[in-house]
Amino acid sequence: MAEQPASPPQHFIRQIVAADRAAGRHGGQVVTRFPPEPNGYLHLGHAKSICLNFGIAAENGGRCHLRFDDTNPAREDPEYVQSIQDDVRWLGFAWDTLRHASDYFEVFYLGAEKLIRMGLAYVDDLSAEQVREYRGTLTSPGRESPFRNRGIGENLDLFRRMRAGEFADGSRTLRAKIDMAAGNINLRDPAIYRIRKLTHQNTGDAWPIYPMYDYAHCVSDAVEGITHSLCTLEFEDHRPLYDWFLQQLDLPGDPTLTAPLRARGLWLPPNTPQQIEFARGNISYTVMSKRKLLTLVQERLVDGWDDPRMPTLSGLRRRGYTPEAIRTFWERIGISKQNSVIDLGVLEGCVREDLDARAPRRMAVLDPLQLVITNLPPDHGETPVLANHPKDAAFGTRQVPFSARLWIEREDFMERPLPGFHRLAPGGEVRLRGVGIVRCDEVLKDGAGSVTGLRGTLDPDSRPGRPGAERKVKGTIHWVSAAHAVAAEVRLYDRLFDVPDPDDESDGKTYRDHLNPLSCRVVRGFLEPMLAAAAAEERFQFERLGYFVADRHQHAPGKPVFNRIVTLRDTWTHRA
RNA sequence: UGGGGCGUCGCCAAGUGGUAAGGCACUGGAUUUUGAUUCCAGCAUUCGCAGGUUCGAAUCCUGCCGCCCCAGCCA
Repeated sequence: MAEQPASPPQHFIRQIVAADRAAGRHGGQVVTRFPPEPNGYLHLGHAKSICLNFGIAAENGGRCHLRFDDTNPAREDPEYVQSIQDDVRWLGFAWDTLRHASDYFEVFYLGAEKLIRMGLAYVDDLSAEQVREYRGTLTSPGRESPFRNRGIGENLDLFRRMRAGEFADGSRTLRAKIDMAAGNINLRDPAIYRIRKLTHQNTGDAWPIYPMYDYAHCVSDAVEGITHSLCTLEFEDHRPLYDWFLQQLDLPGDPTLTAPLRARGLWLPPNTPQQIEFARGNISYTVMSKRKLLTLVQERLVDGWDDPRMPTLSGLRRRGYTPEAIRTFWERIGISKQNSVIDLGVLEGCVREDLDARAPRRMAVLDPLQLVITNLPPDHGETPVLANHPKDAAFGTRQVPFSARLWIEREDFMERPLPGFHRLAPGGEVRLRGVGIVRCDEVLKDGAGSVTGLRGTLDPDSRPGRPGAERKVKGTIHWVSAAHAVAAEVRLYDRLFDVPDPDDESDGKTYRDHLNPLSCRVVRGFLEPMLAAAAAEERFQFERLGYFVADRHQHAPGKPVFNRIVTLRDTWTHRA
């Protein structure tokens, strides 16, 4: 049978790139970039862009650069540039070239002087408030600045003095001279440079002026030879500006502009890239804005950027998500220009799918109820052999100590079973995984009537190897031998917010009002002994409970700490 | 009263004039010593609405409606 090769869906960006290659545009090359500003940790939304940019490059035999967009030293921090590199690598991508926009400060400066000489940029003395007034509104045109028609010589002199640090912060800007009446507000003489006497993480105090995004970004793309500059929808309005700067500057045709890069060994063949916008991917029950994530961290609403409930990549990593699951997730979602909110369940489905195939099975009891098997001697001991994976023999087997006194999950017993309940009930039978069929004979209670333990008998004929082992019972439950159990801290994580759209403030409430109080429940559980030796970040399926990971930071052999990654799919509790 | 986008199943998303892909979710049923997994089947006479063009329209035209983004010396 001719299986269709699983070719990735042809979303519109892949189509554009394929068409460009077919037409020989950009010399048939594909060069992309992931350009984060180092002002926060990477999150799932960034992962979409990372997968897209690195993916498109890889699929087309091209390259993808990592570029830090560090043009605003007021907000940026080296802590973030380190974490971003760690996260991109962890996600599974390797950049071709690592750059900073600050590597191009000389180029930006030369380009700005060129615009001035072309009569396309001017130094404006208007204050920020005045600029705002002159800009007009969405529906009414702006007015030209009184400084708009200064001579080229005066502009050049003033700009050089800005660069020399002669003027106070905010006292002047360099602006592009485009059209104060443009319907697109980005074209109403946008700022190119502002004065900010701040120490920059890379360039120190060398520059008292810093370029604006619209100018720096397109030039950075051009000097790196980027062919397809992929960004999110809100930059659609900026594309005319992107194109305008590049057309005026003509970086491929003007070697003087990139001369500083030759001198520093950073030169690459310049190109005139094409900006293409796609929609961000929002996910239900979470927030993705850097501002809100920062607030959660700063106000200690979560336990740092890598809190396992955070949608940051470091948070997901600590939660136990695999890079593969995250990549599968975004591939499954696709790329379009439609604003959307993706069901959190899709993400969860991706980790389950990945972990089902790769996580060894173990047993752990998180809400213990004691079961004593009365037809076994109190000192009975044996070590049944259990498969580490039900479908993959390559995972091998392990020995799990078993005795007459067990912990089982409290939830696996119902004194008055609901119709359809398949587990243990007074007088009922259930299979103990790998051991045999046990019948509940007696329910022990305390003075208040709460169940404190169970007593039962194990059907000797149902033990492994006996003919009766094949006997069918409705349910199979997991267990841990009380005498051998290892106590552990287990964190049961759930969604951070209890409403699908925490960003929605139409009811007067904000995301802070919707924090889920049950997003992290810490319990003491009992593990089968092997688990005590787990390595940090090792993942397991605790049978019938879900997937768990040994905490990256706090787990230690002898002091096990596990995080619940995600529960198993459950078709029973929903209908019960 | 401006400019730029977007409206296809509960959630994503293909489709670009020839008679609605796929995934997730969901619902049946089979297998199962995880109520998991796996398997098999079902799941849009209809593409925001209304007209029009055409033998034929989700795709073209016209007009409405709805949602998102833009008035930082942020990115």
